Amino acid sequence: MSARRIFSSMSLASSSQLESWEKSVVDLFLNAAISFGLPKSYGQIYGLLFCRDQSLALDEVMVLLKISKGSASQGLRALRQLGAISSVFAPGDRKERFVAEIRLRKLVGGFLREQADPHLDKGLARLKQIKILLEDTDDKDSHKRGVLRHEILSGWHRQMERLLPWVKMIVGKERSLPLQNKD
Amino acid sequence: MSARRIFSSMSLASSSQLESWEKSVVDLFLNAAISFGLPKSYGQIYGLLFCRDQSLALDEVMVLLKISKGSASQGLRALRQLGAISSVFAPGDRKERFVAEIRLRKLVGGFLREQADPHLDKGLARLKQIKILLEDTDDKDSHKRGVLRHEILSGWHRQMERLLPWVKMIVGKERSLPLQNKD
DNA sequence: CATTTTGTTCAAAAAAACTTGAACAACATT
DNA sequence: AATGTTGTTCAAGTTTTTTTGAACAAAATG
Repeated sequence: MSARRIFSSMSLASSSQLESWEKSVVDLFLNAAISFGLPKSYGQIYGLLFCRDQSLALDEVMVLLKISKGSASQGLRALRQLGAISSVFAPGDRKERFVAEIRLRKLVGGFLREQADPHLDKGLARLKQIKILLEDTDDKDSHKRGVLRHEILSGWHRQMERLLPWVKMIVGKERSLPLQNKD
Repeated sequence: MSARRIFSSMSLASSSQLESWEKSVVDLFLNAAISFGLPKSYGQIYGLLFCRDQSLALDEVMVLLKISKGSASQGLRALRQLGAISSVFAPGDRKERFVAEIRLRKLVGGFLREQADPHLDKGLARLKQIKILLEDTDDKDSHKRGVLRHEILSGWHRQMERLLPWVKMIVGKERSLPLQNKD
């Protein structure tokens, strides 16, 4: 049973309209994207793929969500970079097709890897910079104050580094979900 | 070199200039604010208070950071709402003065309470809406697909709710830090 | 090759977010 | 009451981010 992408029973799978519940899911992810500091379109694209059993290509995403080619292209690339979607190559088709990653552990892991980890690294660099500036601080009280602040920040940094593995671990404990993909 | 400051003996606490290390800390928090999805000015204000032993009033924050009265007012209010700063009333002074909360547990707790919890609540409402829309979905395949997606999202929601208490708990395990705030 | 298909890039337009500052409210002081 | 101080509000201005769409590149097709 391979890609029978024929209009199976006139389902809306290939129509250019979203089901009402799909619109609602897309909107949910749109809002989620905003609250994660990502562009709305990323959320919409992920939400659409999340709804579908079948993979979708760039032009289908474009039409279904009524967004521009540029947005679709950039969004799909960024989402793949985050590990939130993956591309799949249908044999004999030149289009690249995409499916959503639905394992929460993978989603969270990718997000932390791409967003949190870089920030922690930058933070470490900034701490070093502060330490250097403190060496040029002549005023005794100011210097003491600065050293204390540097210590506090270093402690916070360690705490956050300690936290991340736990987050990945706790979120990873998924109960066996009724798996998708042609049940 | 050229490190010797002309006004080295004059405590800069009440000067209208930040020490170079303080500028760096303020900048660190500016960037942190951005990566948490908060306005830059919030980060600057918190960073400034974080640096100081003495409490500061709105007009001092304004002058030291060179930001407008409006920004300072809104920023201080939002930060207090987040539990990131608290106000302190000097006896016989009409100005409200502020100090930074430096316990990471409190900071994270406040952020989660004000940002994460509301999102989880909204998410639950959206899930209900999706469920309602699914009842109006006649197409058999689409309905089945939608029900599965609803179940997955519900699972994610539960996972996130499970995670939050752990985050607060793990971050709470701070070593005793040498703190002050003589005010 | 010329053409079609597929996807990327990026400058300009649009949208969203943030900041400013003047008007205003609340309240203490003279 | 009139004045001075402190802080809030919000419309308008500024900055930043996101989206668009046309030009471009790459690769398959005829």
